[in-house]
Amino acid sequence: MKRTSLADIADALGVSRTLVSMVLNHRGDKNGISKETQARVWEKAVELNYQPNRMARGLRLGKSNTIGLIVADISNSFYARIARSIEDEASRQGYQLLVSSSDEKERRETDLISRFLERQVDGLIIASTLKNTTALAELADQQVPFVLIDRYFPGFRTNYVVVDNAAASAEMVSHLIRAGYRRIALLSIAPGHISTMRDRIAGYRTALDDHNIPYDHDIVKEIAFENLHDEVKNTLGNFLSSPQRVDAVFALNNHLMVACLEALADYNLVLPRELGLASFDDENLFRFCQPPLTAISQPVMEIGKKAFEILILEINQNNTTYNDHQVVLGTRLEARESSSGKAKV
Amino acid sequence: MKRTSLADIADALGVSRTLVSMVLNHRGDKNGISKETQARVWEKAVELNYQPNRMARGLRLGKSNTIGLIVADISNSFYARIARSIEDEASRQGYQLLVSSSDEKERRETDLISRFLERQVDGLIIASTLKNTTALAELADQQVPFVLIDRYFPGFRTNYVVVDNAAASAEMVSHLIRAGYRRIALLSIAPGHISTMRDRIAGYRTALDDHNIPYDHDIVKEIAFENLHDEVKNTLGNFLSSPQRVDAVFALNNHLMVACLEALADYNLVLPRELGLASFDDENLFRFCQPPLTAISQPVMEIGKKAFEILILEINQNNTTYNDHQVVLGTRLEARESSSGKAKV
DNA sequence: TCGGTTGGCTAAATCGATTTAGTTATCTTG
DNA sequence: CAAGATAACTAAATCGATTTAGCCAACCGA
Repeated sequence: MKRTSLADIADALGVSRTLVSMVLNHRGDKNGISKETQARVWEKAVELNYQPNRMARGLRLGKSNTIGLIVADISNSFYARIARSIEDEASRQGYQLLVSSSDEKERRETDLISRFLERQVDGLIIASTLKNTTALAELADQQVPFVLIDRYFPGFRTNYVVVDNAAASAEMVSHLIRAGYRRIALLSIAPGHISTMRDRIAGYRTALDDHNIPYDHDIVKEIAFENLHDEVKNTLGNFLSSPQRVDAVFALNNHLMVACLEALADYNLVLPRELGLASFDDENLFRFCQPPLTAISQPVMEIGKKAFEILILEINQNNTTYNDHQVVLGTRLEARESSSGKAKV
Repeated sequence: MKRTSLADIADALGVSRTLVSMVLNHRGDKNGISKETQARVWEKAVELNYQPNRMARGLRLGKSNTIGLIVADISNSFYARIARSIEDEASRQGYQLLVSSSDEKERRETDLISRFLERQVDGLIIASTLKNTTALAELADQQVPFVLIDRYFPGFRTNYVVVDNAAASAEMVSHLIRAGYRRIALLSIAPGHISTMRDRIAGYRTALDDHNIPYDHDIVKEIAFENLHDEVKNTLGNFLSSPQRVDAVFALNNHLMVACLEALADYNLVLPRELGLASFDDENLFRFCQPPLTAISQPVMEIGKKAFEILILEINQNNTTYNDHQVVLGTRLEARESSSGKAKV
């Protein structure tokens, strides 16, 4: 059953498609269509259950009212929450969200960008896993509005909304050191060029330096996204069995933290006395874990909201001057028992 | 900077758009285009960085290669994981996913359906919050393929992929009863007509009956989605302060469980001895909570995968005979300490 | 040498909405 | 009453890809 088109309404009423289009776009008055005719059009539109075809509209207008979101993994609650906040803003303004996961694969991300462009998205929000910025530079060349979130490229001028990862990480590591931990292992996500990870590692080094603790490369490990659980398990095993046992682990994202908990289930360690634990990215349930888990809480909703705001600005001003919007948000350290120190519990 | 179109390639080569279209769709041989010309077309397409305009293509073909997903809240990890599994399948087949949250509001859901239809989605996957099936019947009338997930409508023949909520719930409640709990409170999500909630409540009653425990309506509460946390807090407060104190709480979804944990933080109860806890929907972190939380684990990935499989079947067979695919998946009871009974811990 | 086939290619219509550049009839005004 | 203004409306082009119907030249067999 073919859906009703403008032409159907026009034919039924014996008027032109032009007229129908004008009326339904609320430009009847402006174009001097009589009130009576306007009423007839509306009536018929309802009667025939007219639903405009947005592909046709989009084709003509060169606008899809769609934006694309690319994240590492939409099932990660960090990204899911961001997606939600973007959706809320977008929906308010008549935009819809195409969502995709890159799985931290560069190839997949560039593919997704292409697919989105073919679909004529009006803009992109990307938590990019790319190493170099060629694909993004192309976007800028093609005048496609986009905003990076979570991760950015220090040398490359784009819009972005990120948090101060280095500061947050340094704060956390200082916190751990003050609690008495000295050998603090770091687990990060591969690929290692992702700015968040680099900045968090940098913050870690800053904090160590501040406290005159030597940096030991052996306890800073990059975990592949693909089989995170096994790798964390092995890595943690090594950390704990080595003669110079680590006394704290700082997991650089929520998934790594969960993997740590899983791995630790095999050991009989008394937390936080025998091992301190901390995570980047807070989760609701961290508070209720045994022990409650210390984490850095990111302003997730604000990231999404802000990113969309910037994007819509770019979209609406047609001759884009990029590079204007670079937002760095703060974080909050949620100190809980898992990092409360090596003394008595 | 206008993007390259078919016509640009055709003009540059002095051939027709028809030819270019045929070649780029790999139908050059079939249409007897010389190998040489084909090569020239491909070359030029690469040179001009041609990206097909899918709105134009979609308009002509009446197909968008897009599917719409409507869930209650994409930031809920249950739905986020489903979304991910749908995305994986969809992406493999060249489809992209439009994602939206209904917030359990009927009005919002019907609006979203309309918006999706205007965008010419090829199909819909819906975790519906609707009370009556008129909107869905309209979809069927309009021959729009769709699959319900999580929730379905008993009297209404549609495709769906759900779990056996009644059985799972009964199993859980029996488990609680066997552990020694007698006054088991139930927290469900409003609106109360959602099939999952009804079925879970039904399963609860079945289990009570089986064990000759009277049903007490006062300890079965429906919580509004909007201010879940406050309502759970108040409700739990009443449950715990009443003379006939409840001795276990079964939260009918993951968010309710988290809200329970938050509310319980104010009390000094020894779990699971003084209060048993259980949840529908398992979360990774439930295992690591204090105490580890008993939950029903749903085959989330399978739900999404199966739903998309069915949808794509419907999409590909053009004269749809609906009602063929109704899948009920099993669940797994993850018994953990939070429900281990009133005896010693 | 004619009718038919094949190979290689194209003009124009189409999808549905928007927009440009009008048209026609009526009315106003000097 | 002619010139211009106004009100109410429309034909056709357009966005970009696909598809239908068909063109033209070369070649083949009888």
